[in-house]
Amino acid sequence: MADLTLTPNHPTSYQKRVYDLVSMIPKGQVASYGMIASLLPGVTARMVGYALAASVTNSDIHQKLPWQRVINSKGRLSIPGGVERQRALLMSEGIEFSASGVINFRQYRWDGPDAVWLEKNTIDLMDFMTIKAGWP
DNA sequence: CGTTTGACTACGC
DNA sequence: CGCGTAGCCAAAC
Repeated sequence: MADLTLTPNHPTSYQKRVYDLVSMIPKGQVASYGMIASLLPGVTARMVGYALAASVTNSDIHQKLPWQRVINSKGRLSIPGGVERQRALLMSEGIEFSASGVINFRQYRWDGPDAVWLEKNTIDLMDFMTIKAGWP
């Protein structure tokens, strides 16, 4: 099997893990960079942002990835130069912004991946609840 | 190689 | 609220 990590424009293994999880966020819901990272051992919030930024150069992935559903922990958008587009996409999914431009996590926050994903990624329910306790 | 740079975040003031 | 800082770590220099 070819090592895709050696070729630019192909996702490294940690990037694939990020894409896999982000692709599970349903329409009309959002997750923070930190939320995604908290479910992926060895992955930090910065790396989630880095992976999503890198996905832009791969049209195949970027096209089917709901990248717009990942926002920062304050409920704000943080894509340099891409906030307008992201905001439009999220609004078209029914997500509302406060007058100051904040998305209410209590209303739109993703509740996390399903049991199948948790099982496959060896995260038991107890750990999952502990992780979620730290979510915004 | 060492340094800097981020689609980050928690915490202190 | 804003602002600085420390921790984070893959990429890019």
